[in-house]
Amino acid sequence: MRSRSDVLETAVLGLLNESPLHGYELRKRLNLVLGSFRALSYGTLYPALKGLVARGLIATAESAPPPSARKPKPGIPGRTTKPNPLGRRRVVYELTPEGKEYLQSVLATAGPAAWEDDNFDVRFALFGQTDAETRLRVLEGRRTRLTERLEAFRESTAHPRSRLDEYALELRRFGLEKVEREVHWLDGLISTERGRAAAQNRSPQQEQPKKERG
Amino acid sequence: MRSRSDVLETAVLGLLNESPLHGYELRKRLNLVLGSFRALSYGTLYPALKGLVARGLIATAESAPPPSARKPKPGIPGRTTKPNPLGRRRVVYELTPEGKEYLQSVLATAGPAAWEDDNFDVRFALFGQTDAETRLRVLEGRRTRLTERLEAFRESTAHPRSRLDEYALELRRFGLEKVEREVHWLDGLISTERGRAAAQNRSPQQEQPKKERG
DNA sequence: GTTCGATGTATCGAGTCGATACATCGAGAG
DNA sequence: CTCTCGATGTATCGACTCGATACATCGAAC
Repeated sequence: MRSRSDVLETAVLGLLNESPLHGYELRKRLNLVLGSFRALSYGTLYPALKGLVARGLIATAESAPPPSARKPKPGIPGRTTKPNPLGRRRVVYELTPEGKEYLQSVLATAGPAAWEDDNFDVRFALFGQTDAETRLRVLEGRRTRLTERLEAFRESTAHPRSRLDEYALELRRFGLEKVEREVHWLDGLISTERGRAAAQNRSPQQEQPKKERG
Repeated sequence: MRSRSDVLETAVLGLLNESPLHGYELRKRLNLVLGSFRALSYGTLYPALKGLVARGLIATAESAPPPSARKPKPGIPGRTTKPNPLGRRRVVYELTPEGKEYLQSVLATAGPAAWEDDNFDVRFALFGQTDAETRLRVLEGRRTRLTERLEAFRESTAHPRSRLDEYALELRRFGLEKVEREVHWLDGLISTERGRAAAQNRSPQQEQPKKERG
């Protein structure tokens, strides 16, 4: 029943589904793609990888020396051939068939676990591996969640239990604006997705990704 | 050397400086004012309060029955006067002189500890207790920090080490937009603060808080 | 009258972070 | 040529935080 850890698992699985990776590279991509500048630490990543291995969703494929290595380094007899027996140590992870299956089942579900704050970013980043209907339902779920929040927010502002000073109020206002902005962003995405679905229904052939105006 | 905990300490001290509070109420206000809808848990709050007490920055002033109690409840002899010996148990915290002094010293510093992500919100919410010059320097520091981030961000987009798919890119774009939006927000605040400072220099009398346009 | 929800204090297990340790490699400085 | 430095790479530790939960009292509804 790990709730937050689920997000990380999904993210790892999603990245490994694109290509096998080792921990260091995995962390870099995780930080690049998700939580735009959040720093995921190894103290989080490695235990998560262990867990996934233990559950049989990913497997390790030891070593393979670094890509830019492999220089023949001609016959110096000293310590050239064996400075270490395995090149630079590397542990490459890849999805097992069970992992692929599990990932597909996760990506096919559209529920609260898909549109809560942290989860949403990960799920959205993996939309490329998600089918159109699920994409739409996740986007709509997220939108509903945010408007509920907006509602509660405005209500608590209407009935202030404790007066806030000028700056605290401004901070609150800016926070509200951020959420409104995300709702607007979602509106654009939803209408784009609907457009795609409609186009695909009319003529079920490959659609080139439509660009929405910024 | 607690780094994140410092934020919470400052927030607690700042709130208690306005009025003594008990834990439950403290948590509600913390969640209302700071991290717009973040949920600070008791598992965080109570240890922090303990620590502050241990360091002599706040003190407990036990009990005082709930505000809406105190109804005389005329002469029923039974259990009226003493249903429980201490009303509903409450632990009220208030700043000690040392705490006030410490808070002032914290609020007077404008350094990275003031404008990093989490810290900034707290410091901004306490701007009402911060002098004008420090306010300005914190805002400017925050702005510099964000533009640096923007820079690194754009650079990593210009030299993509790994190609991102359509959705991951859109997520990144939206993240970038959020940061740009905050920079713009800061620009407005900075110019407002400068205006106040200038007005105060010209005629050093009380200025009514100028309203910037939404 | 008793059940329910708000108020209130407090702790626990699981998960996360930031720092750090350790090791290899490439490249630049002296 | 050697030496150091920074990037790459795996891994763990302690301190901290969260979400859930336990426990208790009060007001009000039924």
